Amino acid sequence: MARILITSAIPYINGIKHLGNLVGSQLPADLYARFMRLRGNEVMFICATDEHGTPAELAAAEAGVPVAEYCAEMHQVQFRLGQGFRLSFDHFGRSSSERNRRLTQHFAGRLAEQGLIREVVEEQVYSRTDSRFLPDRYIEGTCPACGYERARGDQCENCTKQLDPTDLIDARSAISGSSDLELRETKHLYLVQSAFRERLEDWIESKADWPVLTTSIAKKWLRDGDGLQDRGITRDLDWGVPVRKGGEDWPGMEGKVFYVWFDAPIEYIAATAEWADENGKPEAEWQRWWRTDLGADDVRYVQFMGKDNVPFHTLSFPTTIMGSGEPWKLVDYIKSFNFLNYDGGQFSTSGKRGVFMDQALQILPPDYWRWWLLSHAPENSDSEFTWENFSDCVNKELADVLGNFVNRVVKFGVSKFGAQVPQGSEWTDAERHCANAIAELVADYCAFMENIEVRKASRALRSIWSAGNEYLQAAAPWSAIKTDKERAGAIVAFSLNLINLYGRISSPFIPDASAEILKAMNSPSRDWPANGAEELRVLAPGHRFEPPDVLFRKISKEEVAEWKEEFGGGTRSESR
RNA sequence: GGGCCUGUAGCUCAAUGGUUAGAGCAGAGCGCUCAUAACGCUUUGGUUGGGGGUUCGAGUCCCUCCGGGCCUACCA
Repeated sequence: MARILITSAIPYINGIKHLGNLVGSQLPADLYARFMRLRGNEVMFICATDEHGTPAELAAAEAGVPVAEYCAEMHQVQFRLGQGFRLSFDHFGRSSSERNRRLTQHFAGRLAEQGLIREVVEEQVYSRTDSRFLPDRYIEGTCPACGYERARGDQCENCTKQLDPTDLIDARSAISGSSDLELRETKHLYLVQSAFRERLEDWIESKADWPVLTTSIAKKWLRDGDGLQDRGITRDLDWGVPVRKGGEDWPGMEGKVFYVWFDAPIEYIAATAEWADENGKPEAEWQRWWRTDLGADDVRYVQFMGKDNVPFHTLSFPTTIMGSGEPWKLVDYIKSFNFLNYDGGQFSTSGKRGVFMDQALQILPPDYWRWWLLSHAPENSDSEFTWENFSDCVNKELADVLGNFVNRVVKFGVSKFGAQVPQGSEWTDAERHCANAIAELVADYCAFMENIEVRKASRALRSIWSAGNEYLQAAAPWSAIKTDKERAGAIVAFSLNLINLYGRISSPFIPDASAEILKAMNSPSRDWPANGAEELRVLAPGHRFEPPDVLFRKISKEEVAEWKEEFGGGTRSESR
């Protein structure tokens, strides 16, 4: 039994996430966590909300509530939606927790002791009207290059030219519109990542089995221009982890907080500590996942994230870990994803374009979404959601191939033999052939899941479901029943066992349907079927079951048309 | 501008440089009647974005052009 630590990139607090966000980290992480548990491994699956930063403050202001209150509410909303999608986190924490506050300050203190923090005095734009420093992209003005009037302080969206806020003509605050801006001096802490350039590069180079997407982004940052740059890890904000050097004040940094990207990954660790606190467990229980000197040396740590998160997880966070000089667990494998697009454009939070987690659950149960999203996970390139494709796949694969198989077997069996596994004659070549085919496919499925090849795993699983229909069609119990009731009984018994097997192996993708199947079958085991062909005899003659309802309903053409209209959104403007 | 990814059947996607480029869906034909008009079998679809090169052999490697996407360090 292995020990697997799994973290999903933590979703930002600022609103409900869309399906693209979901499939980029939380959902595949859940798939992997469920599979690893099913295989009998000890799993710690951690996620949280990422609560600090300017957008959180602005969203709270817009909602007219204090930011702490806003975050507490949104955390609950995201927590419930996660439950709605059956995300099986061991703990869903908050980056604003006391645990994270202390741990973030601890890491900063350690890094300072190791000489890996330097102080930099720089000039930043301050808005007197808003009484706050403005991040570059919260400053708007006219682009000096192309004349576009709504260029941002970091880049002009129209001509893509990179800008400095001072380049803008008629610069103004994107928050209030005020042009009462000035440059003010402010001091910030920088993480000296440059000192780790070589060590990081050797580390990345050693990860030949990582997705190209992960390593290519990391290498780009390591080698681009003058190489890896130091990164500012503090901000002039109210909402965040106050800058402290471990337990002590940090002279000159009063009133400042750590940058969200410094404290967010630390929350992976802190959330595990929150898990221990919440469950009344001692420190050692979470430390054995994270401290290689306290038991974590045999842990395999796997991270899931969208490609936009890769630089922070391959460079900044490892620098924090390595630079602390303490034996914290470093990630072993980083699975990264491209983006999911929506019907020819991008999902857009601001443009209300696409399907969001709450809306998705309002129209269909979670298994439908999980199946489609995971079987179309953007592993090699951006992928695209269309309602036609979604309904075709759900109808064909879930309702027809799996759901209808269960239904046809159960209906036939119950009408001829009652709600129990019939007594039948011995297996014939048909059963042996099917059992062999299934065994091979299950091995494929297992290998794909081990390697986190999500789409390929979904195809293998689909093939396993399909094998049941092939068998049933060839065995034709509806013919056998006319001449040889024992033979028909054997076919039904074998088919019921197939259903039971499906229930046991499908739960990582479709946990609800799996649970329904196992409940209906009165399944004696929910474990991974490890005993080969014998697993297709575990429901013995006389074993009683309760015919399940139809597992998956079909999506109608009318619904597709309606939803397409409803979720189309007005524009194709971008935004995450 | 620079870098990375990507382009394969109508659609979604596979193919350690190695037989005749394969699956699923959609389409066509046949079969079946237990089932949610479901299932099974057979089958039509390809100048692998264009052009050039390396090689005994290229979807795969190199060059070039075209299209799509992402990143580019103060959104997270």
